[in-house]
Amino acid sequence: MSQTVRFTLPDQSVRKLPAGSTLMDLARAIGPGLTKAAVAAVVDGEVRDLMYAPARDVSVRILTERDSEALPVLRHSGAHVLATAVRELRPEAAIGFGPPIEDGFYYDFGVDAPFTPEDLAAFEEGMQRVVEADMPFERRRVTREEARELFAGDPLKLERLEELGPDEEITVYRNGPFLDLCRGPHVPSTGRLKHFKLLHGAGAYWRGDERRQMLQRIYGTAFFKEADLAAYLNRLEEARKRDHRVLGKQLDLFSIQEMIGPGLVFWHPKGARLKWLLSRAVEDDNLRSGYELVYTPNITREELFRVSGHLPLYEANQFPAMSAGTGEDEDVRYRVKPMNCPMHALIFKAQQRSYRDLPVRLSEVANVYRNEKSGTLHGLLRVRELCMDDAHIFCTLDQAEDEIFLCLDQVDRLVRAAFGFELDFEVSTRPADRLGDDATWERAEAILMRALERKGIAFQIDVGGGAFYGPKIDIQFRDAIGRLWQGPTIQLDFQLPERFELEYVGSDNRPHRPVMIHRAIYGTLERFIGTLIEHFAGAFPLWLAPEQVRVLPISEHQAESARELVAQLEGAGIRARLNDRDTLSYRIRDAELQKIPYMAVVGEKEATVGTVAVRRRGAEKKQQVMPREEFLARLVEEIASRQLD
RNA sequence: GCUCGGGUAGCUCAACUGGUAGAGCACGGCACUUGUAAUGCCGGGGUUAUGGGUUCAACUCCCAUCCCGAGCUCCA
Repeated sequence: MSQTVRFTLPDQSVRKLPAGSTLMDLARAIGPGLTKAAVAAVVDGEVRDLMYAPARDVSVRILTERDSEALPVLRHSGAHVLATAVRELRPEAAIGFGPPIEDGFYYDFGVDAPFTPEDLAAFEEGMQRVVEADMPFERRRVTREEARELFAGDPLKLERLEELGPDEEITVYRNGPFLDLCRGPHVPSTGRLKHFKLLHGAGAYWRGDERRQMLQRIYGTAFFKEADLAAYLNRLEEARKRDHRVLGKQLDLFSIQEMIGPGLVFWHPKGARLKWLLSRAVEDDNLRSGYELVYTPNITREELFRVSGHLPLYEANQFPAMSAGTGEDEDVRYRVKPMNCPMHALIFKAQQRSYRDLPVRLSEVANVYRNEKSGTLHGLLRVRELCMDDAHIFCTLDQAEDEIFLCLDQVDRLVRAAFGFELDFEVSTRPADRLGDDATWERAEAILMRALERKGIAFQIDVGGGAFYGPKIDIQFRDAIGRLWQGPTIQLDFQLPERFELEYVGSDNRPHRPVMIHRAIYGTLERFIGTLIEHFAGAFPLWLAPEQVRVLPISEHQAESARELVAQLEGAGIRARLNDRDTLSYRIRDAELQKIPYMAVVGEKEATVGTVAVRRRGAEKKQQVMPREEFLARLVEEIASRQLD
């Protein structure tokens, strides 16, 4: 065994230290500044804590606060600090998992009663004490037997322990009184946790399994810098202000009413205008892109879903069947449709198709109904009556790549360019349980990836995340304040053409089976509008604004002139309204609160010479007086260009 | 669906350990005729989510149901 270990640093320089040296020793050898700043280290590609002593030569990159890999380490330690504080105040609490997550960390506890906000405040103070005590994190490798003894009082940990494979290294971490079964890594000591906050508590199933016991989860977050924590809390506050449920009420866009039931949306005039404009935008684009429009029934004999295979597989998400009543066979049951694909398949099947007809592209902006679990419903983001901008493309496998390429184009036009969303792409490949042979899957997955590559789009791969009937592209978009939302999907489907026995006649005069592409650009209008409300914080771009111009006469003397302006605007297809009540200040405040893009003020001066004082949303007192014709021309141009603010 | 917390006027919220509901905004009327984010006065509006129970008395306590919220699970 060698007497030294060689550490290769990022600049390729090599440090030799005695065998058994830890990464902290390495940091010390490099310099006191780094010793202080070091949080953890990447050793041969793996994040390790500084107590780690490599047994052989390694390459090392020491992580400081500035490295993105360091934050999860800090947060993971934050979870342990939380558990330390909880155990101090509630020694009987069982401990579950406590990992870092995207914006912070959580820890799950098994206790008799849920935590109150006062409990959380007490835990936060307790954490402060643990931080001040600056307890070192000690890592220790143990045998399975030892671990069983150490966690004899922690049934949840024992369960986890038994799942570890025979070859897996079992490690425990101790800080002060708190011991946890944990893989690590951790920061050197609890004192590193300076800027943290507990956010809220909630129930969570043990192992995420709804049949298991409910634990009490506490969410918190931690940052290296005070300013980062403040910025994060600020962002949460900003997100709250943008809540589409609150804005939906304030801007009178939609309502969900108890008498009608949860998850069912009333579109008030202004919200309906949004929905109509978006439907039209996608329908216009579809027609220009070689799609046909179709309309299909909202209810159907449930036989359709037996053929499609949705029954009984999808039954939990469907509304129960109903019978048509008198005069019809009681056994013939009807269902509202939870998706359009089988309907479109039947239109394809309604006539003989030639290879010359392909691809057949059928689109429909249609309501579908899904019996979502009540607890999952959420404003416009999760509803039971959904309006999908759905389309199905029937084509040969050879044509699929081009078709998907065109779908990506549409997404680019209608989502990225139109609203300024950044898009993230992911390809989900064959799952374990699947239909069709490997060669076809191979080809299908390659088709999706090639289409993305051809468009120059970078993407992630979700191995095994595809549907049983085919692989798919999932698109997420990032909104104005950096949140990710599930957006469009493009799916290849071998299954439905099979089940409906879809065929076209090939050039060889023989029947062939087409493939189907499912795609939705906005996904559902409900969810998309919900995200738009939050993305724009209710201040929609001019082309989409339900009310584009509010016309404000200064006094009654200009009412006539103002009415003429409204008529002039409406004549040019602009959505304008007059408000001649109360004081001007009051009306300006109202228009500002309603986030109307333009205010057109008509006073005595403007009325006499036929001009208008134009005030842009958010521009405060900066107004521009211009001839009415010019105002109109500007509006028309801005709408046509669909520019964003 | 599960855990916990809620439900008071159109909206946002008050009402001590049970004593019989109040404000602002909004709405209606009147006055004011307004030059860039709230003019003043007056008025109408509630079987306190629904149904049961305890009590002399229930917004308040108990039970059930419905709905909402934070999460979990699931998902467009």
